[in-house]
Amino acid sequence: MLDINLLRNDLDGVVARLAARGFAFDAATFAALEAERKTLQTATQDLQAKRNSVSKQIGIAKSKGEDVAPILAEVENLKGELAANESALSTLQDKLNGLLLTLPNLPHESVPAGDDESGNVEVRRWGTPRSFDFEVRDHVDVGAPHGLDFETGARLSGSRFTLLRGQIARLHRALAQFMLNTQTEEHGYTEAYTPYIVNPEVLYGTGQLPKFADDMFRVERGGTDGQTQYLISTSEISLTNTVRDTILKADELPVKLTAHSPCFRSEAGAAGRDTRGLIRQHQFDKVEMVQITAPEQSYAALEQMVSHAEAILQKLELPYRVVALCTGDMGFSAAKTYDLEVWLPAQNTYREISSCSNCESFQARRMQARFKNDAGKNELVHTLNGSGLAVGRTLVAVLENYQNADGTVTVPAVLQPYMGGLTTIGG
RNA sequence: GGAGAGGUGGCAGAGUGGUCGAAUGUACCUGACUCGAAAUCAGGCGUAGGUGCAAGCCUACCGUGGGUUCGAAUCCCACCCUCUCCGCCA
Repeated sequence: MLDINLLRNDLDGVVARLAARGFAFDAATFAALEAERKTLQTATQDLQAKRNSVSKQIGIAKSKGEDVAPILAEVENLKGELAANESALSTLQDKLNGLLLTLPNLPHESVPAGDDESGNVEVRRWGTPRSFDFEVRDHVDVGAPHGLDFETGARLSGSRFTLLRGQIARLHRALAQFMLNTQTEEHGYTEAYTPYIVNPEVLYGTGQLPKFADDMFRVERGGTDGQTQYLISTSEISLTNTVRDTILKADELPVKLTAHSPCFRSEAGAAGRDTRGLIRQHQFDKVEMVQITAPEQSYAALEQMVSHAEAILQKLELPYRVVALCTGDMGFSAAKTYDLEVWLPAQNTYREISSCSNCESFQARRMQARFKNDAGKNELVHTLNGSGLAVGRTLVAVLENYQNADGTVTVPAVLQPYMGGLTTIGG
């Protein structure tokens, strides 16, 4: 959520920066609502002040044993007017707040301008794509003989659900364990295990709600008619919200958390895209990194976090490139985002495998996550999140990049200890 | 699931429906005393919002949401959470 004071003081500037990311903000409507709010709030508070002082007089008069009937008659008139004002104000503030909740974050000044992914800027490349002396198969064909089973997944749960068994299932588990160990042991993240089902307000905190309800899976508890809850679409949600409604001490920052979790996405708007294979699933695993930092530290932390994600690909010896997303291609909550794209030989291209974002105070304001700064003031923290990495897509990259002519798959050296020493799948 | 207890400021802990945003203690900050510290004394010390150039003034907040009332931390209803015991379970 944007700082409403920024909207009040520099509405044109906000409109321009939102336009840079392709968001058309109806500034006139906002300005009108805000003007209305101002007069209504002032009037309401005046009435409240009047009621409070009269009520106080009643108390004093009663304690002196005086007749309070005349004062009661006076306050009686206030009652209806005040109630009408209060409810109108509350409606208006809900409206204003609802509007504010739909505004995306402002892009950082260092973000390249652009309308869509064609405006993204490659920052660096690592590794050289392997040259194959046989016809490259995609991960679906490579994985099928070893336990990558799309038919059974679909039979149980529909399309975009997959069953893994045997050595593929183990490789999948090995990848997650390897990533989690690297992030905790080498990069200083604290391991976390989080709820996968969360309350709606948590999703408001990180920005999935109210705008992206269609991307989520909703769940209802059997035997109750309680509130709807949601399956997390990333553990960024549960990890970042660990600091909601809290005031951290300055020396507690940065908070660095990581978790391995499943991610559930309805992929409502993705009909027909990436239908083959593991690339786009309703359920996939991810090792997520989250940092909660002081504002001055967040951009340095973003660079570090990208390097933490890169370390996984480097250890796996998978070629990749780092891309700075342009203003038009960034997610709702992000002020700046780097994507990591891994080389997929069957597609002959780089595909997204990690996304690292600095959300600045955007999520913190929604969550009311603050810290006591050096001046002793409560200040909003900055929040960052990044994949380190998406496990399913990493599995795709390993299967494709490490495939052999005879249909076997070489196990990357760093994963062999996690595979009981196995060096070749299907060997 | 059953029975009971409870949720008030950083923490502890008061609070007959009426100058209660909230006693008191403790922690913390500032000053005095001291060579310095401790102890002691004095003062300060919540969050959010509105308004104003500012000093300030005003509003809201005692788990959450409703309700009663001129007035609610206090009364009523619903919900959430915590603790104890029992049951059931992984």
